[in-house]
Amino acid sequence: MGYTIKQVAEKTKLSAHVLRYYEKEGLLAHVNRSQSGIRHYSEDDLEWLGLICCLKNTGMSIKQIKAFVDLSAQGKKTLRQRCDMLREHKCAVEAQIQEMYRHLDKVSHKIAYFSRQYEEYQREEPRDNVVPLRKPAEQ
Amino acid sequence: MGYTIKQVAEKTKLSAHVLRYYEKEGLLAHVNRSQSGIRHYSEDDLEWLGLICCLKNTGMSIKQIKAFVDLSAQGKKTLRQRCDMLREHKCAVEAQIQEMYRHLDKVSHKIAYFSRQYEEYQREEPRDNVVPLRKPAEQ
DNA sequence: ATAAAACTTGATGTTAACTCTAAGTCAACA
DNA sequence: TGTTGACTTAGAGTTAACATCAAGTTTTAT
Repeated sequence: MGYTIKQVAEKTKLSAHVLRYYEKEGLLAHVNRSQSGIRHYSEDDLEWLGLICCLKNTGMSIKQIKAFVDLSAQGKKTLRQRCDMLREHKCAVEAQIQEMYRHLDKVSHKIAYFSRQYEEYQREEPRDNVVPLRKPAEQ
Repeated sequence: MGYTIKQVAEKTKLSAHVLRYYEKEGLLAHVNRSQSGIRHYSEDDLEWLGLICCLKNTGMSIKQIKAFVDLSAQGKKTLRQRCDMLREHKCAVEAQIQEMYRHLDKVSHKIAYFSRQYEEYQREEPRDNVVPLRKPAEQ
């Protein structure tokens, strides 16, 4: 029973390479093997991968995820620590999103600026398109 | 006149290393030099660096920024293309933010789950904290 | 005038997170 | 039964974006 690495790759959108890599890095412990050494992932493994992807997708580094995994391996006594870790991570992600908005705002301003430039240019001389090379400072 | 690399580093929050690196990579052309070869950044250069930082901060790769810079060097005839590029980038960033929210949502669920686990654990046996090692699958 | 601080270059080193290769073993089907 | 395709490993290679180093030159301050 269980899923092959290929099936898990499809489900998780990770490549088989990456699945092995994560396992080697200790993000995923004790994946069952057939007597010939072939991996058979359990539902629990899939659940666990779900959490890993979740953390990875929000920008947590492999190293930090490893730290989280190591805490988990120590059992329930680290539940508090793990909660704290996740909450802290959530705050970081929220802050990141807020910063993204600020940067995005700047991009919007730049777009407006370039749009005005473009329209002006079009009104100017719709045919005479070739302009001598200049340093990129017409910002 | 103009700013030294150190002053620009302070203003832009980039290191002097990075400023040279960006110049070498072609993100910033024709920085003026003293007769002895020392860089003197102009206001235009600073403006231009502002745009570069803006793109970088929203996750555009150096390579893509380079493409943008190369277009700029070709003059006004590429204004349209540059506008399109920025708009496309803006969309990408917005999409990225939306995805972040979705992932964040998952993190929140995980936090709720772990919090419940933790409270249960606390009610259970507040003294008996040591639990045998288990595979990290109590998720 | 001289010592310290800042600048220069080219080249090599680092880190994260994969990604690929080689060389072999195993499983499924015609 | 053979051959194709999936799986295994260890280890090397890749990419982006810097960071560091060495060795020299220039500027600034005392």
